[in-house]
Amino acid sequence: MDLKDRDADASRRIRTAAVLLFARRGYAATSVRDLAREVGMTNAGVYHHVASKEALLADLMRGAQQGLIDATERMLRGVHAPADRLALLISSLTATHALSPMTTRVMDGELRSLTPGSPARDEIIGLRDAYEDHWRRAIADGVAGGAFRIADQRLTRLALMSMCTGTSEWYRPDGDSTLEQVCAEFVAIGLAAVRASVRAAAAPDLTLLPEFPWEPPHVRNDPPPAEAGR
Amino acid sequence: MDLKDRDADASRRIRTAAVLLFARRGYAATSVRDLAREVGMTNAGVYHHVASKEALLADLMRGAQQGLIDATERMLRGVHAPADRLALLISSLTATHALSPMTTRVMDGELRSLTPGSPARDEIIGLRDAYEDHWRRAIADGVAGGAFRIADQRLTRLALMSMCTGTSEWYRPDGDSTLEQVCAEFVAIGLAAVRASVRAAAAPDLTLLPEFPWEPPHVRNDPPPAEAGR
DNA sequence: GAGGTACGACCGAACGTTCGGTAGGAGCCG
DNA sequence: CGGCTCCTACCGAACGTTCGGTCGTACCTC
Repeated sequence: MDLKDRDADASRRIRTAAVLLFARRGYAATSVRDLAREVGMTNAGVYHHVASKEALLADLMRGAQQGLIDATERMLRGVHAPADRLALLISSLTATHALSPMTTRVMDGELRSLTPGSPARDEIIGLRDAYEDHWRRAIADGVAGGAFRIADQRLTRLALMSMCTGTSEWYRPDGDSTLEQVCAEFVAIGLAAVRASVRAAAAPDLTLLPEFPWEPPHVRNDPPPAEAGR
Repeated sequence: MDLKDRDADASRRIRTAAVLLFARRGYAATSVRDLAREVGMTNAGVYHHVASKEALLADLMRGAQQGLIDATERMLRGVHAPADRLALLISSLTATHALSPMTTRVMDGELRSLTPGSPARDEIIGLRDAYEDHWRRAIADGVAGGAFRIADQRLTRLALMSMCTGTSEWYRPDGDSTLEQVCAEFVAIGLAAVRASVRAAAAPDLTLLPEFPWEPPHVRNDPPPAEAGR
C-alpha cells in the first residue's frame, strides 16, 4: 500500500476508534493505550498521528460541529417560512444524531473535557453558538411574524433541542420506527410546541446531512446504557 | 458538636462535593484528592467515610434513582386516567431535574462508570427499569384505552423522557420561566405528542418531589457548558 | 483512658508524553 | 533497472506525575 494512503488510513482508524471509545466510556476514562490497542499500535505510535490526546478530541469535536453547521446551512438554503425552517432544523438535528450517534455523543457531552480557556475550546464554543443561532433566529422570526406563539423562546428551543439530541442515545436502524417516521413525529411535536399549524412538511433530503469519515458503523447493542437487556 | 453528628455531617459534605464534581467534570475525571480538597481533608480521610470511589458513585446513583421512584409513586397514587398519569410523569421528572440538576446529571450520565456486571450496577439498572416501567405502562394503558394515538410507543416515551431529563442542563431558578411554567409547557407538549386532548392538568404537588440531602445549592453560572457567556 | 476521626507517608499501577532507534517504502542517480 | 540515500511510520523503553487505596499514629472528644 502507498505510504500516503497508509498514513491517511491510520489517521482515520485512530479517529474511528477514538470516537467509539470516547462515546462509550467517556474521554477521561479512555487511555491512549486503549486507543492504540484498538488500532493495533503501541501508544507511542499513536503520537505520530496526533499531537496530543486533547488535540484529538478537539479535532473530532470541531469536525462534528462544523459538519453540522455546513449541513444545516445547505438544507436551509431557499427555505424562508419560519415553520419550514424550524421543521428542517428539527429533522436535520434528529437525523444527524440518529445516523452518527458516536460523533454526536462526543460533540454534545465532552465539551467539559477541553481545557477551560484553551483556544480550541473557545473555537468550538463559538461554533456551537453559531449553530444555535440558527435555532434562535428561526424561533424569533416565527414569533415576530406571528406564526409562533410561545411563552419563553429559550425554554422552547432547549426543550426541542434536547428531544432531538437525545436520539443518539436510543435510535437503532433496525428498530420499530424508520428514520423518516422519527423525523416526521418530532417535527409534528415541535410545531405543536410553537402552536404553529402543522402542515405537511417536505421530507428533508438526507443526502445533505453531514458525514463524518470517522463515524464507526452502527452495531447491535451498541452502547451499554439506554435499553440494555430489555 | 456531637461526634455522631460530626461524622454524619462529614459524610454529607463528601457526598455534596462528590455529586458536584461528578456532575461538572465527570466521575472518571474526578480524583479522590479533588474530593478531599473540596471538603478540607486528605484523601485518606475520605476513605474513612467511603468504602471506595465506585461505591460512593453507586450510593449516589442508587439514592437518586430510588428517590425518584418513591416520589413518582407518591404522586401517582389515586390518579388513574392515562393522560393524568402521563402528565404527572412529565412534570415530576422535569421538576426533579430542574431542582436537583447535579444529582440527576450523575444519575442519567454515569451508569457507564460502574463496573459492568457488578451487583451495584445491576441493581441500579433494575431501579431504572422499574422507573421506566411507569412510563411504559402509562403510555400502553393510554393506547389500549383509546386515549392516546401513537405510532411507536417506545419512540414517544424516549422523546418525552429526553425532553424532561434535558432540563437539568439548562434550567436556572432565576431564569425567565418559573418551574410551574416549564412543567405546564412540557405537559402540553407531551399530551400533544400522544394526541390526547389537552385538558387543564392539576399542577403537581412539588412537596412530593424527591429531596437529596447531598444536592448542592443552585449557583449562578453553575455548569460551564450549556449557555456560558451568552 | 477509650474510641473514633483524620493525617502523613507510602504502595503498586497506570497515566500522558517523550525519545532514540529501526525497518522498509519512496525518490533520485547512473 | 540496481543501488544508494532519505524519509516516514512505528516500536521499546522510559520519563515524571497522578491515580485509587492502605497503614500506623496522633489528636480530640467523651
